[in-house]
Amino acid sequence: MEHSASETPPAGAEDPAYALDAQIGFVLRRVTQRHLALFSEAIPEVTTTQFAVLARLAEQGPLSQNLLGREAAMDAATVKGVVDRLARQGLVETARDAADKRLLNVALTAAGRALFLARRDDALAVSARTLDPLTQRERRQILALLARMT
Amino acid sequence: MEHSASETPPAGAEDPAYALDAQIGFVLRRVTQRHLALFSEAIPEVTTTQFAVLARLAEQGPLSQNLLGREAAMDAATVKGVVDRLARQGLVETARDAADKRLLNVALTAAGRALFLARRDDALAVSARTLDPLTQRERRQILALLARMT
DNA sequence: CGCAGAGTGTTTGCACACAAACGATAACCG
DNA sequence: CGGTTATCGTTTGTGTGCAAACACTCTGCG
Repeated sequence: MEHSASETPPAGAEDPAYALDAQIGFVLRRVTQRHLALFSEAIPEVTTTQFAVLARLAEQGPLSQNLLGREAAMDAATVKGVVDRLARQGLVETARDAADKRLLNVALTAAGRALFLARRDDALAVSARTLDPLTQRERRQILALLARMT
Repeated sequence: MEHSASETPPAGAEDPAYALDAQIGFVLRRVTQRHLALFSEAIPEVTTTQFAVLARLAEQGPLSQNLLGREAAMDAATVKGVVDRLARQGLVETARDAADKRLLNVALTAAGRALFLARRDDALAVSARTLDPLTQRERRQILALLARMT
């Protein structure tokens, strides 16, 4: 009972046959919006991207800016901006590498490490709240499915 | 058996206990990055957000800029920028509402409608390619799960 | 009627995100 | 050794995204 003329778009409209709300990109954008809102409410000091950089540095120790970008899934121009803003807040510091003068090493400061450790559990709670509408089983499912889509 | 020293982070590093790659926000960002890349490769004329606006206007007919923003999940400032850029390309046109002078009505132009119809199938193909790593069943699953997370 | 409050659009400021072009440095290779 | 190529960081330009402040218009209520 669906074949074609089933939707009857409201006056002046066209085209069914493209369900925006069912497109993966649109849904991803909306879920991301909700997640960013939850994060900035819980952790106002830094953004999600900035926290990702802090996490990578805490996990792996000092990294060159370029490598840090790859580890945190940001291109060179983006990671530069993120590092600049974190440095302005005194959370990371940068220094030219002695051996390879192209490299700019980025490291956590004491304040950066302290903020990360103080906020780590809150960040985990934000992840949990983002997944709140789902059951435990569904949470594992969606993380596994998304991980395969990269 | 987990208590503390289990991960042995590489030299100079700290803190296990926060797996960035398993955080929903980080994974969402990476999946979104891949989707945006696929989209801009397939449809260079407009961005995903711009296409979403075209789709909503095609679906629902002319809308006030503010309502259009709500329908396309963009706040007032964002949708203004998107509409401005689409208008500059001649894909939409705007006009003050006669009855309510607060409203700025936004409508597809002939060129905008033509572009949308010409690219609709390509946009659907991009959605499919984004979901490529998943089986048909998994595609339905992830769309359903994401839809519940808004 | 008249005014308070709500809705709409605009602007500014900040923060990603990517493409492209550039200069400096390092690595490779004949 | 010396030149080509690759890597790294920087800058610029464009396009989302959101918050906050503002002006204008409309609605509702006394």
